[in-house]
Amino acid sequence: MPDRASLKLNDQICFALYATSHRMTKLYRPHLSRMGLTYPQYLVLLVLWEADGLTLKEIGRRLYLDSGTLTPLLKRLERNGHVRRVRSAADEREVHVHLTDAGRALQTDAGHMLDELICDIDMPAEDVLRLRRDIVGLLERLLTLTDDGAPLRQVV
Amino acid sequence: MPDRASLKLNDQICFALYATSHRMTKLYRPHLSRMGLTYPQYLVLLVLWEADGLTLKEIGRRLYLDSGTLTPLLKRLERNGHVRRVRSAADEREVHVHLTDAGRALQTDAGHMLDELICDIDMPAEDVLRLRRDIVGLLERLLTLTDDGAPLRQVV
DNA sequence: TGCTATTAGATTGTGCACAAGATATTTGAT
DNA sequence: ATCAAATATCTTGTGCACAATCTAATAGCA
Repeated sequence: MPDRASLKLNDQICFALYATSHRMTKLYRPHLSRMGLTYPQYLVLLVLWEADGLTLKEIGRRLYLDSGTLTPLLKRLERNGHVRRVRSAADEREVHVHLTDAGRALQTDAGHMLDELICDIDMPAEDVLRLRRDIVGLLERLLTLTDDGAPLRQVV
Repeated sequence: MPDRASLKLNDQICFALYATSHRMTKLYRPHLSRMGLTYPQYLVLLVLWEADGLTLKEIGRRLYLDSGTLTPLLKRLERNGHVRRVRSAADEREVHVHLTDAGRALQTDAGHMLDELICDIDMPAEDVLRLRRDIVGLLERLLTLTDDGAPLRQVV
């Protein structure tokens, strides 16, 4: 017979994730703000820096975001000159997202930002790596529960 | 000379936190929805189940949320009959938030929900506890960086 | 060739987050 | 007692998240 689940706020791993995630983006915010980006916009650029020209669908698959979030976000990124949205000629349902020169140029600034943040956080690299690996382990477990039976994919 | 920070999406602990936190609330959502709650509303109730009658300010301190988030959220909780908002007689700037009978009654359902979720996630309890502890360690580090020099408090 | 199901995106509506600024109340120093 | 600073909350505006619904385009098949 397992113990009864605790209903104390501070026992909830879910709240720890929630609070830590928000605090982390708060740490990024002033840096990103100087680059004219929000945190989710920065995530999209991270994806495109690795593979330019992906469709909205594929960006969403990698970030776990749907079109209701991405459509307006990408329009803002386009309005701010970071990307171009291009309807596919082959399949007009698809929108491919391409970096502009300005969007590509931000990669360097982002590298400097990360160097600074890592310095600020000042935790041993191996601790951070282990923590990330453990969090991803939980994420993969969650994906098998919530992902509508989608096949397990290589993730994060 | 430390290594250069990686700009790959999947190396970012921040994204791991972000994605895992959202997936976790997605797991809660159908359960909470049956109780007529959202996840942040559930967090407020967790706080009040531990200490009824707190001020908006104190709830915000515990959840790391400001009045811009909590004021409308508490109004929705009140509209749905889960809490009452009462201006303090002693200090009319303060709003104390009290559970209604309905709000208190949800504690039992929440307990059952957690039992189910723990069962679904199906990870060894000690692994979950260790992970939570490590995440909180990072959170505490972040709080010293972003909390406007506020004194270190007992947290999560 | 038509018809149906599927797919990609866009739209709408609700509810967070949070910065910035406004308002009202209280405290504290004169 | 008076007024300036501090405090608690509210308001406004922007930008996510995400469910639900809609539209248009494609693919598959009878």
